[in-house]
Amino acid sequence: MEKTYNPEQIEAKYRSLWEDKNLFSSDLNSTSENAYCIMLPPPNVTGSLHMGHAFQHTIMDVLTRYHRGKGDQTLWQPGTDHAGIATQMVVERQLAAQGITRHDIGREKFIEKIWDWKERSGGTITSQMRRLGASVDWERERFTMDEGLSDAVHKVFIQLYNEGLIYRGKRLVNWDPVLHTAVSDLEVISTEEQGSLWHMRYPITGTDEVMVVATTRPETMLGDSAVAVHPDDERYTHFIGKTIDLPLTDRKITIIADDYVDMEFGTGCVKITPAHDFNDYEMGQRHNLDVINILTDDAKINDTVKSAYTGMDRFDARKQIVKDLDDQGLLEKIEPHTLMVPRGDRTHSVIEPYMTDQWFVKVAPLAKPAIDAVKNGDIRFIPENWNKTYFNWMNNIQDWCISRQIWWGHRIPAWYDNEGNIYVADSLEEAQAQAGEGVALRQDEDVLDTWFSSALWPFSTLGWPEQTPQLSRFYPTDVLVTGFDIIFFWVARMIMFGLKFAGDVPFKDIYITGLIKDGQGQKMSKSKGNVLDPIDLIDGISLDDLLVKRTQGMMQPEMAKKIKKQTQDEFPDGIPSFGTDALRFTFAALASFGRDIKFDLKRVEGYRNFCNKLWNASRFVLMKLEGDNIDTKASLSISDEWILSRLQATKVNVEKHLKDYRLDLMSHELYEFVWHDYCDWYLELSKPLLVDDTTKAGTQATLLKVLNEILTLLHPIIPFITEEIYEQCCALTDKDSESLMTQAYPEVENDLISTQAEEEMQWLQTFILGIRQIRGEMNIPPSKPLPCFVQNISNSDQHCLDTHSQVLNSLAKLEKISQLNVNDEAPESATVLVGEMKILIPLAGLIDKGQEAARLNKEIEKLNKQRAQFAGKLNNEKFISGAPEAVVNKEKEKLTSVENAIADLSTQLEKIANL
RNA sequence: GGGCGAUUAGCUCAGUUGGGAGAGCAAUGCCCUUACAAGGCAUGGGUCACUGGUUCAAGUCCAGUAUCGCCCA
Repeated sequence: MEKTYNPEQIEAKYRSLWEDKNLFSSDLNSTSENAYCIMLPPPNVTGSLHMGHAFQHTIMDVLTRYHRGKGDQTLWQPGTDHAGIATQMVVERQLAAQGITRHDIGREKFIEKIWDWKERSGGTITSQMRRLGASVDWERERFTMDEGLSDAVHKVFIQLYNEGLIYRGKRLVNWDPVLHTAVSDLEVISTEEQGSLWHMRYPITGTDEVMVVATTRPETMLGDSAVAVHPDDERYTHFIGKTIDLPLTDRKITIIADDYVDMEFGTGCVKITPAHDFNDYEMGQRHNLDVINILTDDAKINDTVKSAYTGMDRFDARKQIVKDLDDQGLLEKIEPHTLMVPRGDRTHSVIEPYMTDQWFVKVAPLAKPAIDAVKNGDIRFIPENWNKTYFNWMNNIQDWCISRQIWWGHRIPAWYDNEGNIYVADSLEEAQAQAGEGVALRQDEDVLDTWFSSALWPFSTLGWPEQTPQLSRFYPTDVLVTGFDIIFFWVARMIMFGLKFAGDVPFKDIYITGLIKDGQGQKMSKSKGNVLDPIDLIDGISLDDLLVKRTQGMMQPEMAKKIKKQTQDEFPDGIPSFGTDALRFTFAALASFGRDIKFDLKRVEGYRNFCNKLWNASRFVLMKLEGDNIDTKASLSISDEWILSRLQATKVNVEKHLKDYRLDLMSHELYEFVWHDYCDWYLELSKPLLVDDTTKAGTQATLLKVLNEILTLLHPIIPFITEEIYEQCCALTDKDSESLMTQAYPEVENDLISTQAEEEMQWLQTFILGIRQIRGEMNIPPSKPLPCFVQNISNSDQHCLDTHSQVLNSLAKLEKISQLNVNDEAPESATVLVGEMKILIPLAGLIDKGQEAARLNKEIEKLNKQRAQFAGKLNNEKFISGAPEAVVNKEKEKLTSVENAIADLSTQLEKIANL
């Protein structure tokens, strides 16, 4: 083996090898009884993977590789999403750079351009996934606009339409005036912003009186249909039913009463604009008010209202209207006011409630079974508390606006004739058949919300509506791994559509991962300039390159300076390369529940070191085995039995943690076992055992067996390094195996669990740790051999001494162990205890008396604290009577053993003091 | 306003049926011991946010408070 661990080389080798050998294929072990399937949440096709993706992909890959190792027929389904609005925006921006719009080139040409862009940039994600070692079945890769998936979209749309669950109607929707499209509630982000509250005087017809209405959007007054007051508001009861001369227009509007009005807010009078506010719209319905649309598609004032404002932008109009009102003495006052401003999640432009014809899914009937599926446990959220969020939303779910006035996406399969009749069909031919020969038809211009096709992902990728073998084999899938941010967008809709169309839940478990944040706990975002590219952690990146990466193509170039400084402070030397395995191990180790993750580079470094440790330990093992035949039947030493016993415990825990999706505990368990049990103890124990002919063969066999199982156990987390070491092991033993990936995951061997061995090792470790402690505290170099006496020896101590003297001498670097009888006079010594047995290291020339006395005092003090604790409990009458007998007895035992130790050490202290 | 989560060592975090406070990193001391200095050995460091309750026993269960964060309206 190479002397140093070089992740770059290893990873490059297996990336292609695994795929060439077709090892990720879901057909490989199709004789298996069990199937296991994970659907990759399809990332935006033209995007790139961020840390959150890498994190989730690692989790999915660990689960996938584990189940593959278990022999299940395993499918991890990859693919990408066409991401309608996001992708269209990217290409529109490219056109804008050339000074043209999509309208200049037309629909067909524009879509062609997007396909081009998809072909060019769509490889980014897949190549990133390959770098991460994601073992998806690439042969089954899908794209949401693939033919098969589009067929599924049509079929679902048509059926829902025929069942009355999809309808078209003129409704108030969230309108993005920059994109010129409707968006769903979920795509609108409302944030608090500083604005103003304008108080306007509305004159009451035929009187000198006015009503003062307060609004945050004065320009909407052009579309007012009424002024509302609370029916119980005595200030205004006498106005109800009268009319107002709406300023700046020639309209009269009525004064109405409605419970909805908040008497406390503003003046208690509210202007009602049904066409431009969701609440006003509802009130308008209740009172039969006119719905007066005053805006154009790009949020300019239209010509519905004859006024000087026609053609003005909404915000210019606002200024002008305020000025004009003021000029007419109709502006009472302007107050500063914080309000919630709705903005589009893509464009960040202010969203307008806007009356348009749109397509909707009637969700209530679909939501019911979806709620039940979680309620009755067919679907489990992990961690569980997310089901509250889910129920909360599902119980208040609104109809889903699915039409988008953009070009990139699944075109709505509906046609219109000149009378406005709608024909929903799979194709123009079918629509024509419905409409009859000779009727002129035109297809709906709109496309579907991206999430409509994503919602079908779990079954459309498996071939639905065809009843494919894959569909029956892999549906319902096992677990969905995703972030909380798309529970509503995606998860809920998959459940609804899965139940409706595939006849079962789409997945049994939903593992909601935490969010990866930067080292300061800030959300990673391009605008903050704190994003990390997972590939940069794998390959490393210089400070200069990182600075360029973080500041180029920014929406707000003024942030560049701050980002530069921040980056320089955080990564003064750039980022070193850690390799994929280290990064994956880090993600696994951070995957606990219920909290966001502050990503700490130091952790990656630590796990890189772990990989290095594994590498070197393997090198040691292979060196010690080279040239010998491995006798797997050789008799085993206690050390061998011990490590094998510990290995079984490790396997039990790994399985348990994996079943619970606790990858953090799983990786911790393995880290602990490999580093501390296998490397720190067993490898050290093996050194003396390997030079003894009676123990050599058993030790060699055990070294190899445990290493091999370690590799298999770790493989799901760190596939590259384990595969490489495995290959080296196979070469050594002339074993023929194509890949660690196809090796069976090791089962727990109950007959190898040995409490006897664990107890003896406990004794051995206490002995060695005691000597090390004396060395450490007395600054005796580990290379200096020490004489050693033991006294007060029980039968079992004697047995251990007889068996393990060689190992003891080696690991504790002892010159010789001499036994003393109880009455023998011991030399002046430093002392530690192994149970009742005393270990004495003579002071002569090595150890300072005062230092040893201080050390003993410290030990005794520690023990005294414990004694006080135990005695306190046992002196408590209530404890004796209330606690279970076993607990009381355990407490008693602990007290006795502590008291004995104190007595022994005190005697020793006295002796030393008297010298 | 409603809901959820967090608060444990200097830092990042484990601690799942309530029963002697843990890890990694950082710090300190000693060691270039033939697998590994990306290492070994040892050491120090915590009123488990606060207040009350249940219990023989609370980091863990219950109620409330504070601070921070997220989601929904």
